Amino acid sequence: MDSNTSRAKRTPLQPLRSAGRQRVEELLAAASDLMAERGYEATTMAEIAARAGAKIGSLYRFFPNKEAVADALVQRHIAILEDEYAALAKRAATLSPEALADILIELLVTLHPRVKSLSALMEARTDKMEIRDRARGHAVAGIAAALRVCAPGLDEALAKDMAAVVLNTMKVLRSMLANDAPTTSGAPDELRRMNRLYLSDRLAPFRRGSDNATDGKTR
Amino acid sequence: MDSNTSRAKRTPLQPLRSAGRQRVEELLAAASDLMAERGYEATTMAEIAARAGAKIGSLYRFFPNKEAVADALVQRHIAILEDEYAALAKRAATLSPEALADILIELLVTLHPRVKSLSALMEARTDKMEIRDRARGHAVAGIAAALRVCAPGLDEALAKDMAAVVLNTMKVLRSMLANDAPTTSGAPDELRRMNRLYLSDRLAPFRRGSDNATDGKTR
DNA sequence: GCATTATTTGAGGATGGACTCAAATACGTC
DNA sequence: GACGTATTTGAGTCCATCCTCAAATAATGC
Repeated sequence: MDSNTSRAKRTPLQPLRSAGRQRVEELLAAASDLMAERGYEATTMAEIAARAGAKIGSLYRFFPNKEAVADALVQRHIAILEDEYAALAKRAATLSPEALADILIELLVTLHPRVKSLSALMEARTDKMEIRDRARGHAVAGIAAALRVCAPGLDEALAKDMAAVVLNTMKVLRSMLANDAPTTSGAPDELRRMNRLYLSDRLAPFRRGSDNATDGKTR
Repeated sequence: MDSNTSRAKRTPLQPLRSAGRQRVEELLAAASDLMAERGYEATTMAEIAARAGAKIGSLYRFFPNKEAVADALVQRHIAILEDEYAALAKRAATLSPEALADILIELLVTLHPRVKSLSALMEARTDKMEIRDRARGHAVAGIAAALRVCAPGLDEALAKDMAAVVLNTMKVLRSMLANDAPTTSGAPDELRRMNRLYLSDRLAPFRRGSDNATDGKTR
């Protein structure tokens, strides 16, 4: 009966049939949407179940408590983000700084919903922050690696600092595209411009054949 | 007895003596701190009273409900932010783009706690978003005005787009300085550098005496 | 000092939301 | 079709938190 670890609150109870696995997917999707919309605290377990088309009992079959739902979401989002950033460096080899800047921007735009949900989850507990920091470290490392592939000879510490800057620039674009701000419709393009300008200026000294560093039109 | 407006939930009951006014200050300060730390939902009315050195009854004497506390805080923060941005344009007349960039950055760093508290409050209700948007509009308008003072002839729409970019850049620095990220200690400086680079590049064509646009050391 | 009014207090009422569990139902396998 | 197990259900418990209110206390004006 108590063959499970006695340290867990209860049995985690993972799904064993396809119906259960699908239910878990629906529940997590509903929880992700709701928590991204309203935040962790404001989202109720009953709401999560309702949006997933289930009853609250089903929710508690697969997740011992509300925190476990948040944990599952965090883990899931982190894993996907790590994959994306790990894949980034491989694409960076043949790119100009300007093209790399644009690709980085595009990447975070597509990752937007997931990151937003993640930051909403962080509201919940401080002890999850270290997980977020770990993910951030992966992102920074991935971007820094891409920068150094693009510009060999770039100092590693500087690459990380620059990666942190670019990462946050991407976050900004994300929030610009999220809020519909009618007064600043040209702002996203300005941001891209700033990003290109910055990477172009900082990577120019380290590029191969740096005779024409000011012109970035490689294709 | 019901001489007050019949549309309000109850009588707002503003303080009439100095003791009451001070209590309101203490209560709002406590609420601001707690909600910035833990978020709106996670902050309880009892906690607010306790941190202010009061009992829950006193809190409810001056605020009919929790939402009213949030409203008061939002209003207060917005007013101060509007003042700061309105004062900005007056300082911008004699500055170089690079110096303006640095001053803008410094400004948002000092405004950090207030903005953080504000965004925590926004978690509460969607209908407060329009207030936030209004504040954002003031900020963008203030920065855009400063840019045009610094660079006459700059198109107004472009100035607003650039202002939005700079505003968000300031937000980024804010979050960089908040989280202690040991791996990227040089990132804030890199961000300042990007900001200077961007403003310098974009404002150069519009500056008076634009013969030495690349050098920004005005003093 | 006395009357009046503002402020404080804290025990409860009401509500909502996290979580339980025993019984019913659907599914998979033989 | 029968059996065992996974899944579903939803009424019910518990408790934290929002909020009330009548009585106590402190401040102010005369």
